[in-house]
Amino acid sequence: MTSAERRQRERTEMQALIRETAMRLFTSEGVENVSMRRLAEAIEYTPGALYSYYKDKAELLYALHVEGFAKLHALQLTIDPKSPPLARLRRCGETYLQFAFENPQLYELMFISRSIMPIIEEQCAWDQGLRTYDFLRTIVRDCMAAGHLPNGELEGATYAMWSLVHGAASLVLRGRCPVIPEGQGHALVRQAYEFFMRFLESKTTVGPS
Amino acid sequence: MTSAERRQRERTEMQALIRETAMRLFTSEGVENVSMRRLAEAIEYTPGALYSYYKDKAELLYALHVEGFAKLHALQLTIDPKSPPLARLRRCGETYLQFAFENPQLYELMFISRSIMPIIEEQCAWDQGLRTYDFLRTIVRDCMAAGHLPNGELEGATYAMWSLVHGAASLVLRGRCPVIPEGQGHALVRQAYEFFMRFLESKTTVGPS
DNA sequence: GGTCATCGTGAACAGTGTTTAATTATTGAC
DNA sequence: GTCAATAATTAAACACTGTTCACGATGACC
Repeated sequence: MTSAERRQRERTEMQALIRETAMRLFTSEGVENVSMRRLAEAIEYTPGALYSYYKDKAELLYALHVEGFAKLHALQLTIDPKSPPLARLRRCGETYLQFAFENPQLYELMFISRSIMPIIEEQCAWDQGLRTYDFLRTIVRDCMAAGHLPNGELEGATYAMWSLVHGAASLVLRGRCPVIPEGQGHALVRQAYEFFMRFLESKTTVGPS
Repeated sequence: MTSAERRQRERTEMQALIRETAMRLFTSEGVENVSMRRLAEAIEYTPGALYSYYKDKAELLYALHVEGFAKLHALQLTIDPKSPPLARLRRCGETYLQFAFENPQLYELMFISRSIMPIIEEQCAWDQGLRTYDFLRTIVRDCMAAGHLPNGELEGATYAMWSLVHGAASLVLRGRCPVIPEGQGHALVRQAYEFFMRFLESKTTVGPS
């Protein structure tokens, strides 16, 4: 059995090498500029070899997508669960934006790219995404309970919060910031988020359901 | 000269035919499933012929992008400029979302796709986008003046507003709605936007700069 | 040593955007 | 009407893309 084990180990190691190399190429040359051929060349193999480790390019991207969500969730877990709800909400958005700007290629895969969607729909593999989304929802619920947000429509409120940060990040990542000089998009995003959070913090709603 | 004029007219007519056919194919088969070959086949020409009317695929897409912004701006102009600022802000977001959902392929071109960015950066052709953005900014400014939003940081506030609706729309268009069954994303977006606007409408800030 | 499965290769297929030489069609002048 | 110039269109190619598959090599087990 020791030999079969080694083969298995080498397989997963090879998969890891492929993922790491792909991620490295993505960050240095952009997601859409990395082909299977270039990736194969980078690990000094033939393109065909890749397909015995990942059935698809989509499946490889999906694997990175999963790693990305793990990374994002780890970032979420740095938020002190004992801090006040509104402070947690603020930090939650901040970590999200931080993740987006530090890992733009990964962010693209996770929230913008359409290439991995077939796989997600096929095997209903939303677990990764749902976990981070649930994290946000819980915070929003706590904010409602604490009277910082009007009660009711928890799902809508959570989605609004997500929309705000995703919209802000993705517009910058896709270069849709006509107002801002160039590469100054981050500052505008921070300013927008700050504006929104300060508005929230300055109000306190005590509305019933 | 009458002949040269006719030639010119036929040229622009051909360009229009190309754009219309492209738009039709996009809406029926999705942006990324339409190649220059298929487009050429649809207008019963050879692929190469397209390149004497548009130098690039990017330039063709950019032409559609311009048309899209004209359409969006026309929609903005249906908003009554004499209605209260907050009502205008509400309508502004609603028309934006309406546009996104009624023209998903066009929306993709205008706010998500990266293929047209080279052209925009090259000739600094932000006029179209800036006009619709200025429209929003003016409304936000009026809302600040009327005390519905805290004063100061006009740019950040405008961008936050845009981020909210763009984020909400693009997450649905890219299929990132794990919570929602399928094709029900519009309802979630409407719910989120409604939540946000109601929160805004229930508060009135009278803060100084 | 012989058998067998796994792994990697190289070549191919179908598709993409794009260019270019050659061909066709159309125009304007005589 | 004929002929030269000009414009429009084509066919073929180039360099890519993701992907598949028969073949050969390599190592593991008996």
